[in-house]
Amino acid sequence: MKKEERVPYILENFNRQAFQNQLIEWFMKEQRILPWRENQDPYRVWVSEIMLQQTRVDTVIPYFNNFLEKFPTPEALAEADEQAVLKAWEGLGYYSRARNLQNAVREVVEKYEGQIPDNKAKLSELKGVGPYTKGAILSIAYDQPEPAVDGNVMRVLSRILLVEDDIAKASTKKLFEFLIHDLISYEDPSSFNQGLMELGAIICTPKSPSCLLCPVQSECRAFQEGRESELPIKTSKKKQKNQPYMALLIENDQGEVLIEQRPSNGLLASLWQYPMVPMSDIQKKDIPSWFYSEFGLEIELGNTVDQIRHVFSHLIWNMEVKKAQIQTGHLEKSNTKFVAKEDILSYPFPVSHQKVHKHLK
DNA sequence: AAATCGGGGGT
DNA sequence: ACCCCAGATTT
Repeated sequence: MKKEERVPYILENFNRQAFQNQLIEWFMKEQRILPWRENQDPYRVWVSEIMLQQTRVDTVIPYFNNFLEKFPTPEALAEADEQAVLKAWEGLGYYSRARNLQNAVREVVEKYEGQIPDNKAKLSELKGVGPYTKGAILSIAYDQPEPAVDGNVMRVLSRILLVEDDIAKASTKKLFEFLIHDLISYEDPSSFNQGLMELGAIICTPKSPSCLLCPVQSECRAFQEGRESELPIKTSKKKQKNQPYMALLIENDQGEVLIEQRPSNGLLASLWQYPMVPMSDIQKKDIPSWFYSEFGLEIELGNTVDQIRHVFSHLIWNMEVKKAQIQTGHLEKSNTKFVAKEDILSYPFPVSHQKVHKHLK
């Protein structure tokens, strides 16, 4: 059966009016005070939704405040230097979000005079704006009854409606979008969508949900059957792969330190780091010759000063941090440079390499 | 449909 | 350890 054909069966005997009223009334009363809730400025809503992707509210708050201070308008962000934007994003993760956001804002400034679009078609053309963010902007900034399905919403609705589909599958999100089209309040779609997410964040948590405090307890099928802990159904992901690296602290005779910029695509795109030797490909004794062929500098390895283990979503870096001394040669790699120690902090570094800063002394 | 893309907080 | 988080894009 197609997803949309299941909607009337799932919503059979469900009191959507009571559900809407209880959810919205609760949200109006109990919602957290958050910086992006000060007003409905579409730019602020947009920035907050990008930052909140796969990221907790408490983590985002200081980044959001700083970002809006540095780039208060679409025009300001459009004109900004990309490295400055990445610096403001430093530590937040998923750095392609920052680049996509700036590219999209530039498009909005050029094509729409800085006015963020209020329709699905134009929003979907913007880099980094997917189904969730599009629905969030339309409902929260423009009061349109569009679904905004994130992890909270799938967890909350899977319990309330007793939906046992695997929420790890892409097709399941579409089912929830169809369901919300029939569930959403046309009087206050913004509070309805935000209420679902707020409920998931505060009450209907992944583990040990606070069902006794839940404003929609009387409408929750999982609670009625005592099965809230069994939902949502989600298949587990496989574990990360280990990648060994050597990170090198190399200082020249002027006291400057060698750093390199990562490629503009892929992992940690366009961020800076201390030179990294992939130890899965290079034998330890071959490091100097490998380094000379890559950087044009002859080095001699010194002491190991740290061992850093950094966990990503899908891989693990095991970094041995070693000092090295320059013998001869001159730097001939375009994405690398020597930087004075006091200027290091003006470059965006991933957290894994921020841990190396302290060995500069 | 599955893999890629960060980092931190909760249990 | 493992899971999850106001997901989107690429393969």
